[in-house]
Amino acid sequence: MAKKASSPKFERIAPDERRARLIEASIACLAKGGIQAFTVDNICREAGTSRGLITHHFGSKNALLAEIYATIYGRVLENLDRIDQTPESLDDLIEMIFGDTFLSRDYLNVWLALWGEIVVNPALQIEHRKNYALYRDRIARAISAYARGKGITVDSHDAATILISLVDGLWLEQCIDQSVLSLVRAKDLCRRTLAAVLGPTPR
Amino acid sequence: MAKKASSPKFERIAPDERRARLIEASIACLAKGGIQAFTVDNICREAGTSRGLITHHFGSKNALLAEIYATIYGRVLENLDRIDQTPESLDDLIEMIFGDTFLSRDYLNVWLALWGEIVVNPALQIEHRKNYALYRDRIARAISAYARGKGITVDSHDAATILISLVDGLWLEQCIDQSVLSLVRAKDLCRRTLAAVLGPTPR
DNA sequence: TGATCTCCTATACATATGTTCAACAACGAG
DNA sequence: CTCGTTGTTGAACATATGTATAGGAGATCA
Repeated sequence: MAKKASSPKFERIAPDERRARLIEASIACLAKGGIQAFTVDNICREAGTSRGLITHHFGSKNALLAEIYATIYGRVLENLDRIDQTPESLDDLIEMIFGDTFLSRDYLNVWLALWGEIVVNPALQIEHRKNYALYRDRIARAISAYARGKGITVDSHDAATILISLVDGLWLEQCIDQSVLSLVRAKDLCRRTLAAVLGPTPR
Repeated sequence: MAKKASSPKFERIAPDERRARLIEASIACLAKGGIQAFTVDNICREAGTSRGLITHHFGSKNALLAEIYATIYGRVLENLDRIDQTPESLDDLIEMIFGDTFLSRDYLNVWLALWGEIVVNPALQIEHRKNYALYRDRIARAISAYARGKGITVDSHDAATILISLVDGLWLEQCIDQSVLSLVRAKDLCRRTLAAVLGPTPR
């Protein structure tokens, strides 16, 4: 007797894997249409599941959002760790920040949505505080390493805060309207500003 | 015979005035809850009107959003014009930008919502391009005036782009989490960066 | 005073939304 | 093969949402 010929009606996978897929689908939705596109229908259609799964795996849509933030920032930090610890040039340093996957134009809406939620959602606020501190320390260490190599003395903590803010601002404006500020020019302005802040290389 | 004793059931005002009130109410809603709170119900409750008026006066909710952007940016430029044209110190220059009403923490959600819409909405894109150009020119002129007074030569166009981006980034991070970056420190970092970019005062 | 113009309200309507829940079915244990 | 666990579905539900529209009412002018 032949086995059942019909294919399974759905895929049954491990909870962690399903959660990961839903998070991925959510990020795709946020990227496409911001927080307005972050709806149960959209996410589940994108993930190829039925609508009940978000509640089942995350409890609520809001809980899912908190996990998304943790996932994205986690990935940003992970990317940073993969890169050479001591940048040889300012361009290396800038590329280290600008080069991140999540600083692509595609993710503008994701960041805007998440930033908006941090202020409102205490869980996200805590997550942000933790991750931002890690991120800044990471950048500060890179600046320190670069400066040490060049014989420059600098408050790497301050410099990191400046650099991160500058990158955020330049990135934002370049995303919003490329005709007003291109990515190439944004990086160039960033490099020149950073050079000025770090001061001249001695001798 | 006494005139009708009952108070009017509604206030009938000039269309322009009503439109202005609806725009004001919309900004309040956006400020409170971002684009998610930008709903017909919310706006009309805030404005104290019934729900039909948005369609009546603006045609659609999206058309209203475009007018909001024009209104806000118009007010930013207007504020800028009220200020002394030639800043005497870097602090003056920075206060000129940071001091704007709409760079208050209350408006974070408004800007995030609008930025997210610019990418999607062509009408907003055009509006943004026009207003950003005006804004940058205005800042560039202020930098020029300051530099001329100090005998510094600088590409005011580049400097303005840098300054605006830096302010945006610092403001954003200070809004999102004040415990990570206070407004006072943000201004200080901005001043020091700007000083470095403009270079030393000659003689 | 009364005619008229629109401004305004309130309801209706179709669709969208987040969550709940009962039933189904895939998969592993025995 | 049989059974139990539990991941999964799909429909139900109450509420929210944007827009259309019919009718009411304030203001203005004669």
